[in-house]
Amino acid sequence: MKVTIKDVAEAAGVSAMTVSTVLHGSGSNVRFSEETAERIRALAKELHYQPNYVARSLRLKRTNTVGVVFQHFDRLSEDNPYYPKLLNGVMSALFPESYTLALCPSLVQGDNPHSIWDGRFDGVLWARPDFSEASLEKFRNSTVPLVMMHAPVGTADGISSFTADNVGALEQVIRHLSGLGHEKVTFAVDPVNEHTAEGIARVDAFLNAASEAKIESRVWFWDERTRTLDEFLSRNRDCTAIACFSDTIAGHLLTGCKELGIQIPRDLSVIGFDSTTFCERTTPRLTSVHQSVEQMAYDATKHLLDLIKARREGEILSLPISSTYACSLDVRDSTAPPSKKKITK
Amino acid sequence: MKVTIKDVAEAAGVSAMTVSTVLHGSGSNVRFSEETAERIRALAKELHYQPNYVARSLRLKRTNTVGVVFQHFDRLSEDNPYYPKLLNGVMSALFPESYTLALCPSLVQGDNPHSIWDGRFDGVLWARPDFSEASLEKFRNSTVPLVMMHAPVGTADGISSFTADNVGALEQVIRHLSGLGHEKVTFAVDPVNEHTAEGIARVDAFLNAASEAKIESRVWFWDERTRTLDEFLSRNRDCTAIACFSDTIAGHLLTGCKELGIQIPRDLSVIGFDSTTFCERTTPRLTSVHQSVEQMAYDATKHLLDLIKARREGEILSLPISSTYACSLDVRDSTAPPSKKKITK
DNA sequence: TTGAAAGCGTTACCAA
DNA sequence: TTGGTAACGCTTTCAA
Repeated sequence: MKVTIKDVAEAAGVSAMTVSTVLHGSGSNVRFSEETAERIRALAKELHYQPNYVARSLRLKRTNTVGVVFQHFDRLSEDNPYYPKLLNGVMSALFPESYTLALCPSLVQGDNPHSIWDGRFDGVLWARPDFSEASLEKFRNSTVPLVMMHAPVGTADGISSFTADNVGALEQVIRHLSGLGHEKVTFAVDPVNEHTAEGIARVDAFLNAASEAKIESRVWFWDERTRTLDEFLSRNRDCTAIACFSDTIAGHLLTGCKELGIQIPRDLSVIGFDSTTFCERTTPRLTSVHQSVEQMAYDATKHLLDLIKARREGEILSLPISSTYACSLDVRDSTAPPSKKKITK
Repeated sequence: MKVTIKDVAEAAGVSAMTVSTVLHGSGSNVRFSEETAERIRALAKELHYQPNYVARSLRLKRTNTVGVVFQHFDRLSEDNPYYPKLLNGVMSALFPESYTLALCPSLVQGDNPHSIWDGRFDGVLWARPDFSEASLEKFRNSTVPLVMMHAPVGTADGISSFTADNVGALEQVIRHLSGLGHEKVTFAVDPVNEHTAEGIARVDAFLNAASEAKIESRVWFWDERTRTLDEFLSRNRDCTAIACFSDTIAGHLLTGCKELGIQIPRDLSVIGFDSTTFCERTTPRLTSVHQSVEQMAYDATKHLLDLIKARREGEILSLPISSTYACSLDVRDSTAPPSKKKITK
């Protein structure tokens, strides 16, 4: 950040260009005598020459940096391994390729996705499910490669996306509950995901699966702040099982039930979504849908890198891929046959 | 990334410089007629002009980006809220100031800290405790502002650091154990932290505090891979309590003991370090030392921003500060009087 | 109130 | 085998 290529050139008695090609020259067919090359390398080391990353980025039109956008990025949940998993997936794709990962506020605050393609990222991984059709339109016209996560098939045409198989997942949930004998079941979704594409997809999938299985179902728009658990339960005494959009919601439910003296799974079955180590430590252990967040994040990032490379070589990959990841249901201790059944029998 | 300031200038029939000052001009005492200004602004919006971040960074010699270096950054623990907490602290300091957070592999791989000051970061937060005197020397001569975490007083002179009060913390641990009647206690440290400044500080603090309290103490170099728990215990039957460098280690201990049929806290008392939500969910709930990771990270980042501002204004803050954060012991269910005592009584 | 030109540190192209 | 020169997109200084 102090000694430039020029200084090295002067010290070596050659031109700046000579130094540049000696130190970084790769594609160049130009060669120098080993003698000058060695002299320059020695001098560079001696003077502690450090290439200016920003100048290179400007010149090369590439920053070797990928921007990642989370949902609700202002605060990472401390309980939920979702974020560490996501980041682990991204990092393990990025770091071996010497890419830097950037978390940027202005990508999140406000709706100005312009800053995404202001040249500072070679590509962007959009892991917020709260996209709108308007923002998608901007993305599609974006000059910077973009890959999405949590965009169910049909919600982000023209953009590559990596998403869990929500339909399959919730079919398994219903099958499990139905198999246990539940006849009135509920899907709980939080105020944010209630409006996201993935939230809507899961709600629909749940309702459809229930209807196919001929069991009664409804949706509960859960809100942590307005703690309506007891109210909900008193209005829905016949509901014997609740499946949740996330482990986090399910966790809150467990806590709430404990406070109300409701025993799980005896009085109520609860199912989460994500099935992380979190589920192993709740009391009771939480039955939950497993989705491979880390794998999804890794694949999405790898694909992003492919897009970046393709763009660089002139060919614009015109075929966006839309990958759907199979989920599995990890049955633990928070689900059981409904108590009335037991008693009636 | 496509339409430049030049395009806007041409379209407006003015010079590039006019566009620049109208759109970003702040310090400039130059003013333009409201008419041209308005025309330019309108045109910029119409053409979807997006200032090139990299070009600005080069010119202004500032990137508005801070690099963060973790320990073992290749993989975030999914269990331990330490990383989310750290990141939350950093982000809440950075984002309101419109700074971007970057996680960069080359800062971690290899020992080439050069890349840290290659101009791409305005400042660096070094949260890896595994610094060496050699690396410190490089840091001190660094042209880029740097702040450290986990550098106990005396280990990183000349560099601002933010660290837990390990001495006070382990005094409390010893006081607690001693008060319960323990007479032979152990401190467990993992292979990594065994060599870090903070690891050494905690070991020393533990041994000193024990010696002051006149109880016997030793150190156990715990290694997850060589699962020596039973071996350790069989060789140290008289040890009735183990304090750990981290909650993670303590967690592994709980698991190991369960496998061996050792009941906690009846047969053995266990204490962790960090006291995150993790401790609430173990069985039994884990007694642990609380340190304000998020607060430390927030303060460290804030301080880093101060350093950056100062440097920018020419004054180099020559007084590094070394902040030590008080810890508290959160007593939960994994500590109890030693069983022999109970029986003997 | 405005423009021209220099420069930030690189790399790429063309000549020698 | 080497060097000059232009350009990346922006800001700042100086001059008009």
